[in-house]
Amino acid sequence: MLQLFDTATQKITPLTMRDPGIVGLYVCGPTVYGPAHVGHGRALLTYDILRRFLEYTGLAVRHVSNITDIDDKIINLARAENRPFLAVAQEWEARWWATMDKMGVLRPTATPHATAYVTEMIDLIASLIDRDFAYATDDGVYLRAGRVPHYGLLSHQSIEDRRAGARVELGEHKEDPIDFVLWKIAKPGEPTWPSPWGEGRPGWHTECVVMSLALLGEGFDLHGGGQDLIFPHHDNERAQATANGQHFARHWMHNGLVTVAGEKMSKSLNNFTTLDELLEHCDPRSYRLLVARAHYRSPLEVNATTIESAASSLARIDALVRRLGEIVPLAPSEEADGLRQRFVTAMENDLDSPSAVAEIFEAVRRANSLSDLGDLAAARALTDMVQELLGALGIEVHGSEVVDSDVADLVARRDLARLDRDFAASDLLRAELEALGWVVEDTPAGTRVHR
RNA sequence: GGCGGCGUGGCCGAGUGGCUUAGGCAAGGGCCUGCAAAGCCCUCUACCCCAGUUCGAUUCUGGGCGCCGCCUCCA
Repeated sequence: MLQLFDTATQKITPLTMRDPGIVGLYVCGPTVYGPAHVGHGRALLTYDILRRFLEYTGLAVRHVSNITDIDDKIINLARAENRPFLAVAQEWEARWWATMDKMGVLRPTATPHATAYVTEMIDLIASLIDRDFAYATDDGVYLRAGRVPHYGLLSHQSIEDRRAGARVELGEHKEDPIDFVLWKIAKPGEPTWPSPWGEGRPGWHTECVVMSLALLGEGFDLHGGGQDLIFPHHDNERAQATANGQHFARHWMHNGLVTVAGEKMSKSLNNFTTLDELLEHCDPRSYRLLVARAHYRSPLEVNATTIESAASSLARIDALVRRLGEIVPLAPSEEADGLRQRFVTAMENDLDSPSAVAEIFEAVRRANSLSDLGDLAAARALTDMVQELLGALGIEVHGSEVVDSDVADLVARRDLARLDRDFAASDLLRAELEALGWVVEDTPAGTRVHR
């Protein structure tokens, strides 16, 4: 059974399922007003790997991830571009999915939009007011955070400490600095929805409460996001559900952030690389491997060196499959079963993908070694398992590539030249192939080329 | 200041109270190859500092130094 570090208890505990065999997973999705960057990519890949692994072990995953399509940033951008906020949101959402497709990230099973749940959010806020956990002022509705049992459960910050550091924006009329906004009364020119407290729009945290409970139900299994969401976002989500007397997520996980030269990559620091930029010169599998090679809770250094390192190690796997992919597959071997067991054991230990990946590379070396010794059947069995396990991480291995007839012709001519031991001609043909961007490998089966 | 976390070899990055050569990348040597490529073998640079616990600590405890994240929008 999968054990995961729970942010609330700060302990590694079994991920128990409310409904046996089905994992209900809610991951906070993007506010759509700009390009997805490498930091988003890490989070998305982390949860994609989690989901694929759960499915690999035979579980069904209900994976809900929201799209925040109403927000100050979106409004500001829409104003700057002089178009409706929804046009901004829809454009960037489309780009978001296009990038995720390129990254090989599976679509969540549901992607609710905040604007589609405003009515439900108003109902929740009204209920919170009824329960005396929220109050309306002339600028909005606020949650009495100090009344919520265990407020700060996830950030492990006491209410007193939180109060000492809290800020109040100009124009906010709160009872207590730590209270947070549930409904914002609209300023002129802002998009609005009608509500009992005046025309306005929901605050940031409410949508995730409403949508996770609507789609996954009370006491759903797992709630995730980046570590930078622990406070205020997730503490404030939990506060609302708790104040409303509802069981919320039973387990919380948070992925570590991407760093650049040791500093957090973020929009506000403006040190980010977008995923689209990354993918211009990087195989999406390389970034996925880089992510999987680090533990999900650790910071991850992303730069040209670490990406190239991942790309090189990926090439090693592709080479193995080129070498053994054409041999007739055989029944699974004991050695391959052992590999799978070690892989699963590693992954079940708080998603220890670095150790799981290390097992895979150990098997790659072993398979090459077996192949060198001539035990092709054993090598092939291991190679098949390597491919299967990489598949569980979402990495598809590239074996032999299809070549066009011109290239095939050069390859055939080179084989003939080598058969005649005409090495001068053979080297010229290799140079021609290399000039076309192919890497040439001589094998017992003849010349083989790959990109 | 409060809270959370981290300091491992050239780089990335796991792990453990006493042989893990973790793994990957890079580097050097060898084998293989017509030459390459791929592969295999070998080598190298480690556990921030200081005390303590212990037969023994990189791993446990305490202190110090340094770093990162959150406390404000953020994956």
